[in-house]
Amino acid sequence: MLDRIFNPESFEKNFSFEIEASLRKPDAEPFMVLLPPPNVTGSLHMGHALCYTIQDIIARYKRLKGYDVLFQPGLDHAGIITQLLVEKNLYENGVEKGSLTREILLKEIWFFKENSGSTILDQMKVLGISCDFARLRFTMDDEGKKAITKMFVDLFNDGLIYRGRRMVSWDPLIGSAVSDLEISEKEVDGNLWYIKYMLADSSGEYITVATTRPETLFGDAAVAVHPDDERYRHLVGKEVLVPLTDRKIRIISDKYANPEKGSGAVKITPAHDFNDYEVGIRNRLPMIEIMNFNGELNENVPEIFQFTDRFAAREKVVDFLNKKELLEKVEKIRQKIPFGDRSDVPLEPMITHQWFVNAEKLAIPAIEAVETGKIKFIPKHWENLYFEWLKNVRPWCISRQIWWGHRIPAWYGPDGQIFVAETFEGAMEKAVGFYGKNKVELTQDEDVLDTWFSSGAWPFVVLGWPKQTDELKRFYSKMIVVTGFDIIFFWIARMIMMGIYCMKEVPFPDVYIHGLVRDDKGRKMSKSRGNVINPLTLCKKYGADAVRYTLASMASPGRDVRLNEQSVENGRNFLTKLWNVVRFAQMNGCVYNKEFNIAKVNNSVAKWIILCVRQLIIDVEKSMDNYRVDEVANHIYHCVWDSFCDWYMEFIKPVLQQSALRDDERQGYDLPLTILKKDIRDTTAWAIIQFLRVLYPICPFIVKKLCGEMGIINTAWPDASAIDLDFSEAVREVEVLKTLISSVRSMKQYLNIPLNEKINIRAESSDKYIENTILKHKETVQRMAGAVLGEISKQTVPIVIDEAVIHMEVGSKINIETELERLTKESDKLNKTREAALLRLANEDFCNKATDDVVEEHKKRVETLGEKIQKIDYIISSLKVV
RNA sequence: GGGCGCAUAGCUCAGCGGUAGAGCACUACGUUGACAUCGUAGUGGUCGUAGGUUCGAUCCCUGCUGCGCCCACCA
Repeated sequence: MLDRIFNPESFEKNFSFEIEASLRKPDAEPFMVLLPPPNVTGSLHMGHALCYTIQDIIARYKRLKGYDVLFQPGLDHAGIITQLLVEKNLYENGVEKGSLTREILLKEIWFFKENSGSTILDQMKVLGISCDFARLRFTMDDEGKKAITKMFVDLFNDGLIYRGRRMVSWDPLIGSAVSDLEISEKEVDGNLWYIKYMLADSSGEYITVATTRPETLFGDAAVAVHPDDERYRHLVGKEVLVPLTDRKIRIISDKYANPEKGSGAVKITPAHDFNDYEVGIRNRLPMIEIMNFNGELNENVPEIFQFTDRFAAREKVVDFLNKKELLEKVEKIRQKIPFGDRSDVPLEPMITHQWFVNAEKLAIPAIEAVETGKIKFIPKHWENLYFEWLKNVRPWCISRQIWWGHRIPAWYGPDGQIFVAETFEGAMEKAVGFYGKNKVELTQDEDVLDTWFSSGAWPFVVLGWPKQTDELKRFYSKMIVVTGFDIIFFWIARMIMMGIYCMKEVPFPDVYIHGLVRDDKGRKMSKSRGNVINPLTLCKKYGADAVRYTLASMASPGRDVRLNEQSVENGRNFLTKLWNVVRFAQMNGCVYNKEFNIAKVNNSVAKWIILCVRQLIIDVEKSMDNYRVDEVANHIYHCVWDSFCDWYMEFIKPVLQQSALRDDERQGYDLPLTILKKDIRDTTAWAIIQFLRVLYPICPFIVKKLCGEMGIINTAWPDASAIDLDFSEAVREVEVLKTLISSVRSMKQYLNIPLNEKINIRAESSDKYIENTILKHKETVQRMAGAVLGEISKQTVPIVIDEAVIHMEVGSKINIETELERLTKESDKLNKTREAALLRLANEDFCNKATDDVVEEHKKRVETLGEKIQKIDYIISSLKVV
């Protein structure tokens, strides 16, 4: 016997899903779920929990439906984050900065990976995520390395990867280029300095230039004014002196200068600003680099400023300008500055040698794949974001100046000649051929590849590419990927581009984009705000199933999830309810009976619940096929709680719980008690088992536990088509009964009659079927509504239910006047609805243009409304007599 | 500046060309054999606003307002 209270801790840890996750079904249709590999440094947060739960539900559903499901787990090496983390640990443990070599650091990171890399995997298991952990892959494992290297070489040979000297966003703290996508703008307080640039002709005339970055003036190559700007037209072509140096630069005319901003004249620093870079190229200006890669000014600035950090230099420059009276004024402004996501320091535009992917070219088929519907986003509007980005995609800088990552397979000859090959030997061969010598000194490129470069190849690398494995053929392009919108650019777009390039085929037909998990006030969860909810804490407190169920029920596509503990508690309450359903079954001897045949059930209530279950299965399948896990959770909730617990169980209690029924109590049932009891027991067990089966994808732990209690092991998916039985009579009967009981209860409540106080009622209907139904179930009516069928003598109130008029004996409780008022109101309301429907039917356009179904429906409605109104009017008139 | 999303009950959200829905909260009553992590009943909404399309609009279209997000720019 189960405990009264459901304690997830007592059984969750007993279940592992590794066997079913690793089970292959070679003859079944393949289906793959591609888990977005978490960072090797990661630990499970609410966002993961949502993302993985949705995937796990899909994977488990597909497994039950008979697919050969491959749920592929992995870990991402996460270049910069991991390196920073391990470096920080080392420094905190006394390692001196600068003493780290590439070899030592890599060794330390591998050590870290081997020891802490499984944290998140263990946490996933707590949540019940059923990936095939035996197939765990790491983006930097040996096969991965080979594959990524090959992909790089292929792209290079096709001219889609090239090396170039370009301006990139540089992170001075990390000492690496960073992706355009890994930049966040922050609004900070800043100044706008108005600086006098004296004309070189010693006339004493000057032009005022406004800048937020005075320290970059050493890199100035020109001052630009707008061609149409009258104020400065006479100065164009003249030379000015760069303040604090003797260098002369020209005043040029370029439409980049905006007369509205600052002074209308802008200093052009081509080597340290993206816009100025363009202006510089357009006007053939020199690119004067004044900064080192660590953010200090270099030897191209006056000695006194050399090797000063950029921010210290700024103050120093302003100070000097002030002293030389070259500063006209200072304005306080709020400005937005790009910060590196990883290091949280302001980034610096720098001209550097980098490797680039020709993303424009790869984007063309990637755009087409979504446009033609080969790939669908769910919800669809995310496709807009995808298009917007890909159609304006810029060259993708894939080199990073760090050590942890896939090293770029390029070697340089003594003269800087590049040799790209999958191995050193391959490069050497090329070099030997190139130089015509036997031996050449080759040095490998120091840089590593952007983490997302390897992530883009994940869908086929995990399947064994470049080897043409059976799995690759079987599962590639048969997968679903579930992820947050924030990595559509980073990951989804790259997987599609790389997939089409390497495999000549899209990797997946469906991309499910889920929302963000926020706190109950709609704020992002963040450590600094202190509103982070830890999924593992919730799992411990409420059970993994409750967390999964809650997330599923809230995962409406395209919407963020506002989570609070209360909602998890509600989820847990539902599972407690289910738990007690099984407890009830146990107490009444309802266990799985494989001989049971639902078609042979001969009891209305049992037939009714069988059809409820059938409808549930149909609804769940439909929702599941649209990935609407929220709907699935709700369907199950309502069927179990509303239909099964609140009605069915109450109906059947006397059959199961009384050792014998008197003859007069037995009238409602068509069979001798022993058979009836067996039928009900079997039906009850059967229905519960179906509930458990459809709930399994969402709540695997408790379902396994309860299946065991119900006497079954396998959790096959139920087949709705096997329940295609004509039980419509029974359904009608039970619906009448339900309506009657509700109506009586409602009326008693309205009249302040306690529910358990017995009252007399008399059914009176033109429809004998209704009367008979009520008569047949009078015991149930009495028990559940406290209403005794019989002759009534005292003051009565007629109530109308859908099909019948019932008279209730209510003694003196009723106030005729208020009752009349209420009924008149109701009658008016119904009349209005009826008139509206009548008007429509009288409208020719409606009859012509509406579909036949709709017209029929309206006719029926008018009819039913008419009947109801008649009944109410009858009641009103009989009340008036009283 | 360009784009996207959202607006439905007190709160969180489903829904949808033809009766306005759920959970929570609230109110009243109840509860000793599945379950107080409970039961029964009830209160509560001109579906943001103004137009348009339609026989009919919460739903489709347009404008507006408010909120959120993305991209670009910012001397």
